[in-house]
Amino acid sequence: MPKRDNISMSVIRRLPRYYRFLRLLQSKGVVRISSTELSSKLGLTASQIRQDLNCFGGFGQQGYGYIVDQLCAEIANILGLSNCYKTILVGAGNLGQAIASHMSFESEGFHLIGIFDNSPHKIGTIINDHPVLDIAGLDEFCRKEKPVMAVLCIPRESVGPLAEKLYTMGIKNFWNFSHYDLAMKYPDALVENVHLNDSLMTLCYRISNSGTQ
Amino acid sequence: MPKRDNISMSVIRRLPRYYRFLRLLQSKGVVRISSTELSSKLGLTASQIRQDLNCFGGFGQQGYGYIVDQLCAEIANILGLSNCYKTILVGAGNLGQAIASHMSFESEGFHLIGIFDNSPHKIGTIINDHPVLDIAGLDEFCRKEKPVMAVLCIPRESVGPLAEKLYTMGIKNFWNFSHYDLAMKYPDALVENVHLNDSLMTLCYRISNSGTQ
DNA sequence: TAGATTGTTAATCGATTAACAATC
DNA sequence: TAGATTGTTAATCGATTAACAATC
Repeated sequence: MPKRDNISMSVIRRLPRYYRFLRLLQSKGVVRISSTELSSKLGLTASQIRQDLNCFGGFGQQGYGYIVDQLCAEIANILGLSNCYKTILVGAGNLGQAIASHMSFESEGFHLIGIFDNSPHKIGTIINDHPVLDIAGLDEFCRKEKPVMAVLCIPRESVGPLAEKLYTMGIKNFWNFSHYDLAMKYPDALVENVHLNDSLMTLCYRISNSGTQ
Repeated sequence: MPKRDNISMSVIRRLPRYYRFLRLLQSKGVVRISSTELSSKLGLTASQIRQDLNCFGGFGQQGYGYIVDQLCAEIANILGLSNCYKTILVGAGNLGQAIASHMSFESEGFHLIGIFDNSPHKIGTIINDHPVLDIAGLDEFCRKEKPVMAVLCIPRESVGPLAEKLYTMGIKNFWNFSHYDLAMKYPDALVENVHLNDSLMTLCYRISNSGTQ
């Protein structure tokens, strides 16, 4: 892997979109594509796409463009999608179930190895072949299985002590659906937040301030 | 409402975070806060916070800071959280159920008035007091209720024709959980995407390129 | 070869940070 | 009044776009 020094988050966040679109082209049997075509389909500039890709290396051919299969593979590689990071999910509520199913199907980069909850109603139920385990057994499970990532689908109030436990068990990577501010608490942890409510509020702002009401 | 010309998305996306934190302070009975305190708690610069807030007006008092209650109310107002935009949700799968529950509880800015699905298994079931309705009755429902926003929790393949229908029924605002590119298809629509898979891939990249693991 | 399109450098634009005068 | 902190202007930094030489 070449270059890849300190790529900006702006670039990184565009990569999955490129990847998705290229997969779509692939499935349609498209063989090559130019940055100009890509840009018009994605609503970006050709310059930006070339700039982005060249953060990681020159994947195109001058005068020809990019080979879809190859570029797709390169981006998958850049994103690290062939990894199988051992992952646990905590919180088997509606959202947890949705995420667990999602990760069971499309396990690109991650492998879900355990789902935990503290509710007797949930423990023992099956979500996509995974039995929901008792959170009481978390320590032992972690010592044995050494997961590297945790998905947090529990309410804000419950995150504090749980995160502390996970962190001391060596889990430093989090996909966080709660509003608990993990990144501030653990500066060396890697936190990807999904704040659904923030997203909704942003939409609310935009609707409120758009001509159409 | 003052100024508010063309506020950048960077600013808008920080507002919900401010709002959340201020609500937290409020619940703790904190009366005033300075931009410096705020900035250290949120991991931003004081300058940025003042700059952001002053896009909408001067809410602080020189030499004193910001009154928590007041600033909170101002941001709620800016975000338009007192609205009750009539909203429908399509797709009562795991994710749809999670979102529906979420929107039923925290209905800031939106009011969920109908949940739709096409599966006989789902139709008639109850999600947080809302019966899941047959998608076949969507047209009539829309004519009668005039929803202004639609949450799309259906797979990519199903979005095309559905979005077309919603759009022609006058719905121009979408909270889109699918990978269908609505914004490109309907340039005048207001689309807020939540791409969970993109978020996960981004995390995968970051883990793969971090010192740990 | 001529045409097309990349990779890359330079120019522009926008967002963040710093500084400080205004003022509570 | 003196101290603190805002609102706002100016400086810096980073990201996007434009341009074009390299080259397939």
